[in-house]
Amino acid sequence: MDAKTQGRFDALAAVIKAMAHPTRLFVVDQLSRHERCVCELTDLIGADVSTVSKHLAVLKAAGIVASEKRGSRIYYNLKMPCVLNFFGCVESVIEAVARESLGHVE
Amino acid sequence: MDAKTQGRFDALAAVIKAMAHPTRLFVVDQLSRHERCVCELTDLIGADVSTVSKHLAVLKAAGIVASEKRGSRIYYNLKMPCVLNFFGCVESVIEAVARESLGHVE
DNA sequence: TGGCTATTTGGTTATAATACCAAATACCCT
DNA sequence: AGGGTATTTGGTATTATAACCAAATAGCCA
Repeated sequence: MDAKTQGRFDALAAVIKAMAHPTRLFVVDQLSRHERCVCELTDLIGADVSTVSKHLAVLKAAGIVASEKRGSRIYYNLKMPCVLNFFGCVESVIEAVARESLGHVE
Repeated sequence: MDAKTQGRFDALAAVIKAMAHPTRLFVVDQLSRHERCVCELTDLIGADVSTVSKHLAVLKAAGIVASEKRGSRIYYNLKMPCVLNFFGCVESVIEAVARESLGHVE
């Protein structure tokens, strides 16, 4: 694999890896509805605030979300709305796997 | 987060995590063109065969690819063609980040 | 059978990711 | 200023990933 190709897939993987965690996917899903501050997300997720903050930092570093400070709160919003289509794509795979493991009478 | 929601995002994350590696994304990209045997992929990637085999096992366990044995070779094919749309989505984010870090004159 | 080629599996080591707690920082309000 | 809330950062222990080599397994063919 040449260097250019390698670079392309490194960059792709970096973004996808940033999404590859249940909590971060939940955040993306929430933010697709409307922006949320850290405290709201923390309540919804039910983990330590510091944990949520670090997940948000990962998403932000990848360019998936952005943050805006208003008052004493920091609101996060989704910069990658196209990701939602992908959820359906992934869920179709999950369903296919589930079907396979059950009946499997192709 | 309730148990059902947690389960949904755990499943989503499992599939996405399986893709979150440059080599595995490269494999997905290759297989989107046509099936490939392990030896072909190994040549294209330029890593140890055992490394490639393990990456393929990860993709297969997630339901992203399937394999078929023909002769002494095992051919892998993509079970998730919809993933390709997602590459464009991710690349748009990468470009946006690149633009930000350069000019940034919004 | 014996020897190829193709692929997977086991073992090991190095690196990265994640969670929590504690502490630092920032901002608002009285 | 001082207290309270919101958020990030540092530290640490645990767990997960990933790469390579070596060895095991499977199938083909002469």
